[in-house]
Order: sequence, then C-alpha cells, then structure tokens
Amino acid sequence: MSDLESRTRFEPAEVESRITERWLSSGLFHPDPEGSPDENYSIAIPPPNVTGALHMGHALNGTIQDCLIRLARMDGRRTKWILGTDHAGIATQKQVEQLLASEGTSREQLGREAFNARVWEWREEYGQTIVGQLKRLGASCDYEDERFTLDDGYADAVLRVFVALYEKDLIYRDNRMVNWDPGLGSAISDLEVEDREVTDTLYSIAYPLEDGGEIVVATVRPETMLADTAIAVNPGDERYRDLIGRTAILPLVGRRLPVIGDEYVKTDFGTGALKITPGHDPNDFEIGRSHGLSEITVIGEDGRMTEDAGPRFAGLTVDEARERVVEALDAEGAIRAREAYTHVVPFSHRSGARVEPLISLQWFMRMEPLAAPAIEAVRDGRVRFVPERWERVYLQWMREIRPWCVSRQLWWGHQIPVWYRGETETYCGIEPPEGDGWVRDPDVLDTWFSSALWPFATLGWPEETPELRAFYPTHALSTARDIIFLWVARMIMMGLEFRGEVPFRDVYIHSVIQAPDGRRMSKSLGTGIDPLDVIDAHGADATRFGLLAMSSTQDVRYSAEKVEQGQRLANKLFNASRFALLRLADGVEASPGTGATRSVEDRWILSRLQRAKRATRDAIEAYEFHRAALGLYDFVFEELCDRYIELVKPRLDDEDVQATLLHVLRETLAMAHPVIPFVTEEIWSYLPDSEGLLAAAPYPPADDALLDEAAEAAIERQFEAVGKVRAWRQAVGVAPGPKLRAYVSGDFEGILDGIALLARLELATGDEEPAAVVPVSGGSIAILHSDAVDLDAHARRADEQRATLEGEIRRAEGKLANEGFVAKAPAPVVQSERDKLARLRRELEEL
RNA sequence: GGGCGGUUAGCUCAGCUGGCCAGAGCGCCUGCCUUACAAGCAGGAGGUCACAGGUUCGAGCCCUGUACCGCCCA
Repeated sequence: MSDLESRTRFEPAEVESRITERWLSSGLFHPDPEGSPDENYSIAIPPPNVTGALHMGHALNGTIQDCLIRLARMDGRRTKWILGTDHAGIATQKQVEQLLASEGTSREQLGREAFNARVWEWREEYGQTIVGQLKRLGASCDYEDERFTLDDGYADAVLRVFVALYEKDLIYRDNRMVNWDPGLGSAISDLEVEDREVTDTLYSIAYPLEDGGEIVVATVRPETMLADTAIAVNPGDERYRDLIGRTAILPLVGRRLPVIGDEYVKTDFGTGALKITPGHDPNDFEIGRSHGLSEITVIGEDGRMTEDAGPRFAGLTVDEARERVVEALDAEGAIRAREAYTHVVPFSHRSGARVEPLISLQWFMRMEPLAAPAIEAVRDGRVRFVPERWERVYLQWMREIRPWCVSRQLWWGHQIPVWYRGETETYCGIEPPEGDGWVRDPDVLDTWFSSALWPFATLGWPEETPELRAFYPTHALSTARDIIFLWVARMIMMGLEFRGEVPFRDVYIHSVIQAPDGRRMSKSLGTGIDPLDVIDAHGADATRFGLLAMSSTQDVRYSAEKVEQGQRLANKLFNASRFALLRLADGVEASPGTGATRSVEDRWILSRLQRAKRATRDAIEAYEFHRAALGLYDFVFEELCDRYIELVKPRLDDEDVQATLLHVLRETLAMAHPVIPFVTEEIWSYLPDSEGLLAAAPYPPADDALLDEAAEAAIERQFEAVGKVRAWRQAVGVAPGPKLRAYVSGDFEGILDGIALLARLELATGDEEPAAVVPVSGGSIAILHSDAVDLDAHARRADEQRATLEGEIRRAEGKLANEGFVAKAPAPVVQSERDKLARLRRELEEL
C-alpha cells in the first residue's frame, strides 16, 4: 500500500493493461453454459466488420453493452457477451483485391479458390484489430469464444437456413429489376442504396407517330431510349387521350412503340407523356410487366452499352452513350427542349457508384410471411424498443416490406448452396448433389443474410448446444438506428423462424455521435475522432464516462469536456481513496456502523449512498446512461468528497469513522464499477478487506433501512448555512482561511460543529455587538467584529440581499393571494409555498 | 409528398407523469497551495426556455399554428 503515498494522480496507462490481464486470466468473462436464459444474462455484440477499426460508434456501443453486462455479472448472473466479427463480403473482398492489385495480380488471375485462401490469410493477419481495441475499452466480452460469420459451424448454419427457406418457397430465383452496382459488379439490396439529389438535364424528345404527328416525351436518361418499348400517358389526360392505342416510332432505332394509358403517369411532369423502358427503370419495369411489354436491355452489367443498343452505341459507357444519343437526336431535330432538372438518384452505399437499375437473375427472399410474426412480436411487447418511438419506425418498414435480393456477385462469402445441370435441373442442399455435370451457383449471400442468424448461430445452432439453451434468447441488443432494418428486423424474423423465439427482449437504439461542429463523424470528411487516441490521452474510464455522459435519446455532438469530466472523476475517486486508505488503522473492517455510533454525517452519507446506488442501477437498467454517469460524478464530488470527507476529517482517528468511510468507499467503488471499471478495480485491490476482483463482487444493493430523511434535512441545512457564511465572507472581502468569531442562535442540533469547521468559525458567547448577521434557515449566525470585515461591503451586500428577498416574498405572496391557487393546487404544494414565504420573511427580518 | 427528432446560459447538453426561485460540465470573473486530489477547493456573473396563440390556479413541459436545423421513408 505504501506506493499509494506517492501516486498523487491516477495514471490510466500504468494500470489498464495490468487490470485487463487480471480480468482476462480470471475466466470471469467466459461463463459456463448452464442455467436458463431467464437467470442468465446475455448480449450479442453487433458484429463489427473484420476489416474495421474501432470508431466512436463502436466505442459508445461497447461501453453501453459493457455497462449492462458488468451490472448483470455483479448481480451474480451467469453473463455472456457474445463476441465476434462478420466477414463483410464486399468490404473485405475490396481490401484484398486492392492488395492484389498492388502486387500486380488480380482475383481473376488467382481463381476463386486461391483468392478465398488469400482472404482467409488476410483475415488471420488483420481481423483481430477491432477485438484488441475492445479490450482496451474494458469491454468484458467472452474473448474465449469468439465467432466469425464464415467459421465452419456458422457457415453450416447459414446454408441450412438457406435450404430451409428454399424448401418453404421463401427463397426463389427470379429475373427482376435489381439495384446493380457497376462499381462493384454486383447486385445490392434496397437498403444498400442511398438516394441523393442530383441536377441533370431533362430532355424533351419528339417521337413521330406512325400515322402522322408526334408525341413529345421528357427524360433525363436519353440513352435508355434505345430500350424503349412503349409510350405511356395518363388516360385522364385530355391532351393525349386520343393517342392511346396508336403507334409511335422510336427515333434512331425505328422500333414501333404502342401508346398506352396508365394511371401512374403524372400529367404535370415534363410533357405528360412518358417513354417506357422496362429494362432500365424500376417504375417502367412494373408498368411493362402489367402491360406485357417486352424488356430490352441496352446497358450491361459492366456499365457499358450492349449489342442490343445497336452498332453505333455498343461498347460505350453510359455517359458516352448519353452524349452520342443526344447528338444523334439533335441531328434529326428531335430534341425540343432542355432544362436543368433536380431529382433524386440512387447511389450505392458500398462503392459510391450511381446505381444502374437492371433486370438480372438473382435470388430473392419473400419477406411478408417472415415479417408477420416479427411485427406481432414487437406489437405484443416480446421485443421492446428503447426509446419507444423506434417501434413505429420498425413497424412502418415491416408493413411495407419488399423482397430482399440476397445474392451477390462476389467470391468472399457463403456460396449459394444450389447446383444446376443443364437448362432445367436445379438442386438445393447442404451437401453437393450426386452425379455428374452439376455446376454450383457462383454467387454468395449478402453478408446481412448471415448476420441475421447472429444471436443463435454464434451459440452453436443448428446443434442444440448447452450454450444455446443457456443464453438464447439474449436480453438486450444495443445498436444505432441505421441498423434497425438492415439487421434488427432481420434478426427478429430469423430468430422467430428458426428458434420460435425472439432473439432479444430489448432493442436499445443509442445516439449517433457527431463531430463537435455537428457534421457527421467520418474519416473521409476528416471529422473522425479515434477512440483509441482518446483512451491514450485520458484513459479508458474517462472515455467510457464521457461517452455515456454524452449519450442521449437523440444524436449528440462529441464533447471532449465530458471525457475530461470522466478523467476528473477517476482521479478524484483515486485520491479520495488514497486519503482514506492511508489513514486506516490496521484491522479496520468496513462497516456502516450501528445507530449508536453514527453521527449525523454518517447517517447522511449512508442515506445518500443508498439513493445513489438505487439511482445508478435504475439508470443503467432504464438505458439512461448519462444519468448513471453524471449521478456518480455528483455523488463522488459533492457528497462523498466535498461534504462527507471534509466533515469527518477531524474525527478520522476514530476507528468507527474509519469503518464507515471504508464502507462508503467500498460501495461507491462497486456502484461505479460498470461505468469506470479500471480505476475502481485498481483501488479495490488496495482495500484491506477485498478479496478477488471487483468485477466479480456483488453490486451493492440499496438498503432502505439506511435511508434517513432527518439526517438529509439536517445536512442540507448545515450546508445551506456554511454556504451563506462562505458567500458572505467573499462578499465582504474576508479570506476563506482565517477563523471568525461568531454567535449562533437557533436550532443547530448536531450540525453546529460542522458549520463551524467548514465555515471557519470560532463559536463564542457573550454580549458583544456583532458586526454582521448572516441569516440562515433555522436561525442566524452573528459575526463579531474583526479587522478583516469591510463594513461598507457588508452594507452593500445586505441591501442587495434585502432586495432579492423582497422580490421573492412578493412573488410568493402573489401566488398565495391567488384564490385559484389556494383552492385548486394540491395541499402540499400550497403548504410548501407558505413555508417558503415564512422562511423568506424571517430571513429578511434577521437582516 | 409522408413521418420522426431538435430549437433551454458564450459552448455542449440535462430537465421523468405540468408545481422551477430553470440545472450540469466547460468557458468567464474573484479568492484560496485550507492535514487526498491545483486534473483541487470556495464564491460569483450569465437564461423574454425559437416565435405566436390556446388550455390551466400554475406551462420549458400539454394543445394548435409558424419559422429554422437535422434525419428517415416514398
């Protein structure tokens, strides 16, 4: 313990790795798979991307989950925080392809098998980054049981799910319009598409009618006209009604296009006539299917014009083709107008490329049958969103759910377990089919398809493992709101479908932390703040505290001040502990003492401690983390340090006092541990009566028998009096140090010594005329003459105070004079107003 | 177009089912190296709670509308 003497500051860097080591070697984070999910407590981490590094969102989410997990663990529950990463098909494949490019080779040159081997190597080398970073945060995940969405067992679970859904006809292959990402060379799902506003040119193009005249259509994508198969007008549109059923001739191509009527066409857009290109526009695709139009494809999967675009355009990029088509139309005099037009255009979230709607043969998942029970689970409260409002967001999306395109044209991922032979034979199964000539579907599944199984596939499903029995369903899922559709909804659907049970009870949607200037935190904008840098600079406890203190029910800006606040808390707790521990006599045991030996301040701090424990637990359980963090700060600074320790200093030789102080300290450490685990664990190891890890100690329960309202009221009055004297001293220019002689009148039973101690008064008796009177609640303090007192300043201050009091009194009198208030407000409210008025009047008199 | 969130001290944010004499941290001003902590202690200044109506004895909080900022869905 002697080294404590010299450690006047808490140095996180010196203790964090040592503490982490103790935690990890204790086996505490790796529970035995026993008991039921109801008695146990589990959380499945939202698996970070293997290619990723810890960003602020991970740090916040990690802290939140750790806080929940540590509290549950201290409550004696078998606690499992399921850890792992996902294989991030697109991101990982891209990383390795870049690496290959730098080596002068490519995925195609390597071939599929060698490429995948290479990706595995890459993952062995770099895939641990983020897990190591979670350790630095203090996250108490089960590091001994780390999962990966492409591990053998997990991959097997994914294939089983695919096969089962295929057999139920919930997964099917179809030629439909998908979001084609030309940058990636793969289809992507609706959720991976982001709409952005873009200004394009809106061209009006005249299409001649077969039997004379013309019809002018408007489009921002003239190059797609090469694939037009109709023209549509609104059947209610007077201007065009007569044209329905006639035939137009497609310029440059000469194809005959029927003019059809469809309610979809808006009469006020462009010219009111729409060219229909079922092969290249999602809306046109729907119209085309309902009118039985043919689908022509002029843009290929490589983003270039196909043979069907005709010899003049084939092979050109889309942009080049647009230019050439416009030139050609101009030459024919077919372009009637151009205007700037701002509209929303889909872009790929993955590659940033402009999404090309293409008709493509892909695998889809039918969502409505899976969504129905998942809607019900949320409606009936089996799954609860916190904050509640996200429930509506979830339900709204689920009720309008559309088929999910699950195939990706990638190599890294779960290859679809379907084989084809010839034109007609299809086989779907976990094992390859018997016989010759079978060719496996080359595509892989969307990474989210495998992530959707996370809460049970990580526990060994489809085997009925002990882990699954002990920890599924999990308790809480904590994540950011942009993941609600991508992941949360799909996990609920899959959990219900394959386990018959929801995967978690609570879904906590945490804040998004923005850059301090309110912009998005992102590497590319240069607005990112690396949580590892924050940990290096301020410590993991400070980082955790700061993040929790920042977090809210809405988005927040990153606040370095909150992290610094956390650093101060760690330091304060460390020093308060040093102070107490260095004065402890041998053999003192922590004890709240008994009624007989307890002073007012003992009863007070014990009472406040019970409230703090309850408030901290309640806040964590209610997912109100800022309340937990800031409440701890207030308790430690104001109550434990500024009040209790200061009051108790003169009596510290008393072993009963030491026992109480030690008890309060012990419980404070335990109470704060889920928020700031390192500093509390470090101090714990110095406590004379602590055995083992604080992380394994019980979370201290709040004991109502120790609540003491009388003591709380007394200490409140005590500090009110101390505060008034201190303020008076400052106002009249008396330094805080020197003692002043004073008479005290009124009832200060039990609190007088403390007032004298902290207000630096020497209590006197006699009949000397006082220099000043400081009214306090329950009495007054008369300060005797001293050279230091500036009487003019005192007079000025008294005047100011009188004015303030008079104002308050008028306000209170006004309220009480209001008949409505007295008649209708609840009695306690009226009474407290009366008490307040009486108090103010007395204080005014004393002055 | 539909929906959600926000607007409270110079800054970043709390403020639960209406009772508030509106809080915190940072910043600012003043004074203190007072038997742990100067990363500390003590004291202080600073707010027509976006705006306009309404309900109520009483509104930062409830209702209606407006403005601006942000996000989601189509």
